[in-house]
Amino acid sequence: MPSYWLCKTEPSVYSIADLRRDGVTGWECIRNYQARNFMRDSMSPGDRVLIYHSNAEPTGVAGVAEVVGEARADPTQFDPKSEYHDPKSTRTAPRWMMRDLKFVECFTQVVELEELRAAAALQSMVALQKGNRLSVTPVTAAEFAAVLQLAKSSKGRKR
DNA sequence: GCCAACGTTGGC
DNA sequence: GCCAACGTTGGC
Repeated sequence: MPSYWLCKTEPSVYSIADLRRDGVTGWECIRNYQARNFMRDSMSPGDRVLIYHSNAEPTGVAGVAEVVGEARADPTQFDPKSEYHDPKSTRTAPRWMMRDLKFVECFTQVVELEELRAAAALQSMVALQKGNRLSVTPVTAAEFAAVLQLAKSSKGRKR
């Protein structure tokens, strides 16, 4: 049974279009222990991931990716020039782990935050809870299906 | 740019 | 272990 996730990204930094271009990318620069634990311990190859554009116009779910391979060390933690360099991390015991994500689908139109909040099926979705700032959150199978439905339905489109 | 709602750090 | 100060996230 695959699990489902939502990963946030700022599209001005890395968007669903960038993922489509790259095919597969290391989901780098996560520096929150809870998000790291989800990626390191709870994700499995084949899990589906909603790609969420934050700090964007529009903000919302822009497409779908898939987890490929096992967790591996985030290379940016070892790069002294990176703003994500972590001098306390070592290669033998890396602190920050990430997954590789593979492009699956780019929605024809972003399912906007307002639509997500209005959907009855998404009232309990972790990423939408008040005050939640985690960039990696679990999604139920039903919530995942509901977002895909919004992406495909006419209700999910403008005009 | 503002600011609410977090998470992290460090003194004690 | 407490908690004030500070930093970050992310919608608006």
